[in-house]
Amino acid sequence: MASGLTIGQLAKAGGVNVQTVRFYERLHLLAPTARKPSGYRVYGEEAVRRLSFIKNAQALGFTLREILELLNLRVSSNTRCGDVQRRAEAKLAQAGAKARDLKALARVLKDLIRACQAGQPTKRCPILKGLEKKKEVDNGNSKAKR
Amino acid sequence: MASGLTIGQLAKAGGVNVQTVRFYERLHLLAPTARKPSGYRVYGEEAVRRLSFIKNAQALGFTLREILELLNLRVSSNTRCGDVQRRAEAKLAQAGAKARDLKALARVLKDLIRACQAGQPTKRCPILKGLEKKKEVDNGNSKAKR
DNA sequence: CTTGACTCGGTACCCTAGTACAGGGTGTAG
DNA sequence: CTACACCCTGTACTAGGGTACCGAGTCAAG
Repeated sequence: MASGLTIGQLAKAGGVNVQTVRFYERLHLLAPTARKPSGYRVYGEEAVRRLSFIKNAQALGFTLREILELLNLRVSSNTRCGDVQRRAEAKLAQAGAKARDLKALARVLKDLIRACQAGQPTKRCPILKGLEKKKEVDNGNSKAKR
Repeated sequence: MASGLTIGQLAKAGGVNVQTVRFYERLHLLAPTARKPSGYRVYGEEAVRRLSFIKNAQALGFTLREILELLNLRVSSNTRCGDVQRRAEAKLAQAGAKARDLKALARVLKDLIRACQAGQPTKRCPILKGLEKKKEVDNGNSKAKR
């Protein structure tokens, strides 16, 4: 029996709060399947999955705008899975680049800690060494100029 | 001959715009080495590296506040070693946590991509399906509420 | 000297992802 | 009938990270 969740139940199920659900609705990420005569929103089980999708995709580094695109890809039957795959691969590449940079930073921090123990003063900020190469990552990071 | 860059030259070199440089100055991330009598800011080469560092660290997910902390890490006569060491270790832990998150993220993305045979209609795209799953990623994700 | 590009400081505004609050209506248990 | 939890819309606010615009001063080429 098609459950029919209230916004509060949906929010709880999704681990977000009520205003967030309404906020997502404004962004067209999530809509109620119906309204009660009172105006109360009514959600089906699918909404829970959708909300879950949003949270998961967000955790993977997608912005809400990108998530909307992903969700819409699903609906439009003429797009192929490859499209989604490409997006996922782009995120994967970004993640890889970040991981490499983090490693470099970690190395520098370790050096710094070692230098510290040896009591060697480092006059200039040594942290700069780790990450100062310009660009290179070409972080196609979704902020590409609006 | 200590170059001496104007704010505009620095901004261009760093790929940001002039207001951003001033904005960073307000946050104590970046200061001119001097001022001309006219009040014009003058920057040295180090500023370029610093700016570059900021951009890179930002791409790694550090906030400007955290970046300021990173930049202030240095061993000098008046900062006691233990202090620096503690902060460096904290940042190192932070970097490690980020790296772990990224790895988990990359794993999920890889799995999804592997499962995805491009060419399927998006209705059955395993990536999209995968994102619907409840939790599971359990991203202990470094956004833990500040 | 004039013109155009650049700079100054200050204030105001934008986007993202939410969160809070106000003033009201609804639903249900006692 | 009265509480009380829940829901409604709408607006305002937050934090983080910038951008934009303003009137006014500066600098270099022609």
